[in-house]
Amino acid sequence: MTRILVVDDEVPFLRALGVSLRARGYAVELAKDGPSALNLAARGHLDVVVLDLGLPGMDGTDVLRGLRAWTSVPVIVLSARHNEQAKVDALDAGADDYVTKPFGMNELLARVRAALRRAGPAVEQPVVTTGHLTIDLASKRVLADGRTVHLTPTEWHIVDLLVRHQGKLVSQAQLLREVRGPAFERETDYLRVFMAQIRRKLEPDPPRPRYFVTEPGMGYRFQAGDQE
Amino acid sequence: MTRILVVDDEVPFLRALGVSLRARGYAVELAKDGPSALNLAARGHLDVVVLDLGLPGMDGTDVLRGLRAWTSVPVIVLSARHNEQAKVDALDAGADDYVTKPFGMNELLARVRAALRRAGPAVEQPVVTTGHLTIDLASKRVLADGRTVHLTPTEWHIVDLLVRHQGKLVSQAQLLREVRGPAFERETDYLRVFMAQIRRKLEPDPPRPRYFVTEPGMGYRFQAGDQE
DNA sequence: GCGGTCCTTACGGGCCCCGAACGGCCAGGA
DNA sequence: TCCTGGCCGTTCGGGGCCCGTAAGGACCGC
Repeated sequence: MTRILVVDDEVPFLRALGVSLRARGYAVELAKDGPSALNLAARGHLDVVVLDLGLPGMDGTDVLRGLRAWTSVPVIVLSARHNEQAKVDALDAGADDYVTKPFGMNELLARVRAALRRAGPAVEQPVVTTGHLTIDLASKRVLADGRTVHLTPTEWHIVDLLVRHQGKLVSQAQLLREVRGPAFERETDYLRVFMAQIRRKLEPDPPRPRYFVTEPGMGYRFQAGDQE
Repeated sequence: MTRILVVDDEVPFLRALGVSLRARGYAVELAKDGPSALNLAARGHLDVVVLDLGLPGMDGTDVLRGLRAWTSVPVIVLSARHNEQAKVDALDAGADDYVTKPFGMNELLARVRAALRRAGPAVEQPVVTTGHLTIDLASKRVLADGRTVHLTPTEWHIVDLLVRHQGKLVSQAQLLREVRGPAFERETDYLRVFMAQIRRKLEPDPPRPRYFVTEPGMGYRFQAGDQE
């Protein structure tokens, strides 16, 4: 499910956006100030953020910077200011798009679709197969020795990340950041439990992992090839 | 060099854009109709396309579709039409951004920067190969004589540093500072142990190092291939 | 209230870091 | 020639960190 975070201090407007987006089948989180927006973002994976710049208290650009410190999630900035310099500042601070109020709901939805489209097929490698495993990233299905295996959302999230970076080493910090949020980078206990669970489900010989290997002190790696 | 294609039928406007972009250090191609735009795009790699929708003859959205048939290069659409449906159509046809005329040059430049930033900074050469060694900095993986070699975090840290500065001398102080912290710059005993370990794992003839050479009293150096 | 999922905690074991000690090489001096 | 001191390479062992695993509690859906 595609998750979208909407940040705006005008509650009616916020609710209207939430309704429109949910009607399109997105999972929507709402926040009406900066700190709670960052909190929600830290809580788990997001696919798009829609961010109003005119927030009371914490400025919208500060929220943007707070996000950019650890994630590259697409951010669409909303603002009543038509001032060119404001646009330049927001875009250079890491915004992906800048829409001036008032705007049409259809335009915003189209820009959300554009942001999702860009992020999605960036790494287009829907199916990965090894001797024992078949992992279909698009349809979120995994076969081990021909039998379909059920993965919980968190397990899938980790597998997805590792498989997308196949061959490369992914640090525990990065995995934790993506799966649980930046506040949990150090909680490596958490990861070990899930890696064990994943291996129990997917590895032919869980105590001696062949595909989901760990590099002590550094991170984890998914290797598809059969090379030693 | 970053290459940008600008497509517009109003020649003065086209020239003005070209000048501004070139002044920023981009390599700019100009086209004033659809067919020549597609031709130029097919001719070689582009990093961004700036596309006016109001072209005579071939419509701008057709150019967009022509591009999207084979490339995912970022496209920023320009248009005099404020009509919302036009924006939605262009974005859904694959545009990455939609800017209505008139617009400020600085805004366009900021949107170009945003598009380039999204596409990802051109990843530099992360793989170094010599006669016996293959060192993949991105994957954190090392092959010696075709076999993958396991490096501990500290060993990898040192190898990474030396390979990134390949050919250049890296002082013991710098290595120690990076690996253990600034308080340990003098503890050269420490380094010798790790260099020995690294050579034992990676050098074809550890007592006579070929790649990880020491410069007595100064530091260490990684030299790829072509020794002597 | 029940199954599934998430998260925490505890424990045993293996490996990594790191200090220390020793030997080799070289240059300089008595 | 022998000694000495500086710098380097190598080996070894202990302490501590990191990892895998199991068990159980918390939370949320149906």
